[in-house]
Amino acid sequence: MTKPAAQSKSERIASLLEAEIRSGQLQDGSALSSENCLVSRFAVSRTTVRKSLGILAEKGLIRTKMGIGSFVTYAGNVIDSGPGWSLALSSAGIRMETRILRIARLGMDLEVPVPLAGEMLAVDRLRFRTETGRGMSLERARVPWRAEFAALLEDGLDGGSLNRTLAARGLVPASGEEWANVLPSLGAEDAALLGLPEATPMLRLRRLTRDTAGQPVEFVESLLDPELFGLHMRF
Amino acid sequence: MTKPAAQSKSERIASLLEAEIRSGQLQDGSALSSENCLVSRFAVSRTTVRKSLGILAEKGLIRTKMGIGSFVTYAGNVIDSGPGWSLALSSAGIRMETRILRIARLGMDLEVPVPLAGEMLAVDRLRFRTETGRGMSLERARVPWRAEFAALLEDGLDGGSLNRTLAARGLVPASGEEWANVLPSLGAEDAALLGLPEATPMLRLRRLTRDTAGQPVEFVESLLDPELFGLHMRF
DNA sequence: TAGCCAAACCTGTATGCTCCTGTCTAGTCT
DNA sequence: AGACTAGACAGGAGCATACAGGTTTGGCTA
Repeated sequence: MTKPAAQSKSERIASLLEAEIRSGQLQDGSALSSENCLVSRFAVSRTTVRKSLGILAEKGLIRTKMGIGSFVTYAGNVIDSGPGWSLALSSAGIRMETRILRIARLGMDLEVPVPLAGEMLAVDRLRFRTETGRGMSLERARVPWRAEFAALLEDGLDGGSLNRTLAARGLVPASGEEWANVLPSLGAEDAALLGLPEATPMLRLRRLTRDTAGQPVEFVESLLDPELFGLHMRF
Repeated sequence: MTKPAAQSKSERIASLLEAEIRSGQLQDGSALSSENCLVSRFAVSRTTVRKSLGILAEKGLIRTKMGIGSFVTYAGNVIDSGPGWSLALSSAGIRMETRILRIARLGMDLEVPVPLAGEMLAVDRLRFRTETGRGMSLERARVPWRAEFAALLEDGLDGGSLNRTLAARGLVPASGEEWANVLPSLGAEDAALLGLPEATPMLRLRRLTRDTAGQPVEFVESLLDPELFGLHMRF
């Protein structure tokens, strides 16, 4: 996790800011100082500061909005923080790992609240606690199939990240929809995968993102252990 | 050095107003406050308020008439909402009634994700289906006690609406936070109130609103039948 | 009492300013 | 050549202010 000394100034500043974020000094949703403030604080040029912020943004730690500023989107126990809600762990300090269950090409197999069919690139992921090995969440992502995806079936995702893989192919979400509800009872197969009792109620989160043309980019269904996850939003 | 802001002000105000519309606090056809009133309520410039109203107008939630004002043009089957999250009934056309269980003065009795204590005005409400009498949701609202609330304990709420009661006393929300999670099992008392099996998993929604000074205005905990309710948001 | 008008609201529109991010260019240092 | 600096310029967000035009209302007048 923590790196040895970074060589370049921009990397050093990035890891310094990252430390502040991860330590909780800068909480989720709070604003970073403006680029000009950081310029004077670190006594470097704005170019360097921007490079640092770029590094943090790519890691998903911050999000920057034109004309407003940069904002923390990670607070130690916040797993995923998009526009609107953020998915938060109920208790902090949980270490976890992610396992990719499969990358495959198949027809649409999930129930979606809006019309979405055809061939899909399917990526199923399991998130589990490092200590106990107990499953925390099950995520099934579906992306409308493209010929260029063929290589992924063997080579895997770019850097293990589906988002980066999609972004590298020009698939960037511009808008989207999201549904959250309670799945009263976990099915047998999923229960086995997660290592949870079969009848456990789960928090189900479904998100459909679209590109600027309104075409579907990605559909993700997440089944989340309700004891560990909650949704949070500020307004 | 600079002011913290989670997202752009205009978007934040728009989602707050959207929440009030979708929750039914502002019913179809009713007028919004004038732009100048909103300016002072949210402590922003009129430009920002107008941008927010523009967002709502584009969504078709309001329509504004020159020289008169803005009016709600939305009458959905959505019965409660968060900002962005709209809490939608799974099936439309359900007729329901609301019963006020109690209006009382008591110490803080609910678990809140943020510090909030002291004497409270408590309003507990039950929403149930007209046909079957089966409970749909249980809402517990808590407002920091004020001397002027004393009369409410006997006279009830202004027009049966807590929000109207609060607004009449200058308590208007300017920002807030919301949490959603799964309550794995309904307690015995609440189950009896709702007429549901004791072990039913419920969708729990908690919202804390604050005024412009950041002081808590209202905390509401809603327990919702997961078969009837889900969260939905667009971004 | 009927009619009219002005004041007081309201929305629509425009301008100038500040501070922010996005982008580009040219030069310096190692 | 790569990392960094120092500018300049655009465009977005927001604030403050002013002014034009629509709507309502109440008071004044005939």
